[in-house]
Amino acid sequence: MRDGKGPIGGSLLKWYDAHARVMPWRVSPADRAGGMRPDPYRVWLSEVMLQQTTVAAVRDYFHRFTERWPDVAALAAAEDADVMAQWAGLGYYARARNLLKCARVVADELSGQFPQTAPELQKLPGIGPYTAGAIAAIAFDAPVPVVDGNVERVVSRLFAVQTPLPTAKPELTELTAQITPDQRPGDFAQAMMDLGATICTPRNPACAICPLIGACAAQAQGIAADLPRKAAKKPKPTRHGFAYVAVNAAGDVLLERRPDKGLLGGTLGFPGSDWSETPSPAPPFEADWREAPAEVRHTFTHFHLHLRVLTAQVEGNDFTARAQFAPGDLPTLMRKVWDAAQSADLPLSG
DNA sequence: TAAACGTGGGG
DNA sequence: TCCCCAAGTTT
Repeated sequence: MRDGKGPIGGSLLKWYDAHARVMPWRVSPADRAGGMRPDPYRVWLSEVMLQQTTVAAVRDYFHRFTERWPDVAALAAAEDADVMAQWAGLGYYARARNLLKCARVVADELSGQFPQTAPELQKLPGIGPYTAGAIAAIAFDAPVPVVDGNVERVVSRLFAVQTPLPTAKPELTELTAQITPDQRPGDFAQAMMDLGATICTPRNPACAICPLIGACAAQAQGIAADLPRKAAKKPKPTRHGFAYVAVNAAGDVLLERRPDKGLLGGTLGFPGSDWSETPSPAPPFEADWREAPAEVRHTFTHFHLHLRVLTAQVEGNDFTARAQFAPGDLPTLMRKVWDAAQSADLPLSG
């Protein structure tokens, strides 16, 4: 079962050889067979970017990062602010902070070489069980289970696992280990994820064209679309707050960097109030603040946010120069705040 | 262990 | 409009 010729591994790899999705960080099955090895740096970078993030969203970010920082030494030498600016808009900003920490450990303490085993990889910042397994399997041919959301879904269907997530996670990891072949474990992992992304989808799985239909217990029982079972979700509360966009006569902007901990940690943005049910206005200074006509609405993982945007033109000389300021360097919430300030009929000369 | 942590696209 | 969810990790 672990020789790559088991009913599941063999069928899946055959399917993958014909249908593997093309991605900038991936070496095709044919090139891989020809001896080409994926660059561990690119595998690591892509896997971190792909955490809870779609392939479509990652593509451009991956290109920009690898163009600017082609290897781990280059990234390790980057300024924090430059990395945060390049990451802006991709979300989960702890990933960017840990990415830089990890690059510096690898560059400064590991001679620029990534560890080759999952347990060693998992000691690095921002690398958990999934990413450690993915790097070990894809970059270093380690036959370890690689379990992401796709694989949880595929395996729960293959074996008709009724235990709800996340309780089922250990069980699914064990089942994945049982079907992971010693040959081409990296391709197997990527094949499982491709299958989950394109055929064994959350809704309306395309069982009729699935290469594993003959091995799928859930399909046999007619319950594929009902798996995996999941624990009920909590409702999202709505919080409110104020944001302040101050601009001087030259168009320079008042920005502040948030502390590394917590929501949007380490990112650049506009000063504001607390976010709560009844926030207190918190202008950074006295001014003729005028409110933008439309509220900014934004939804985070665990709450909705409504922000009232206030703008003022003031005499500020410690602001960020307008030429230095690009809205694209801000997280999406703050881009929305900037846009709301622009759309208002307000004294903004930027 | 459960909660915190972003964003954009699809149904 | 709203909910789901996407190659999870950290605390």
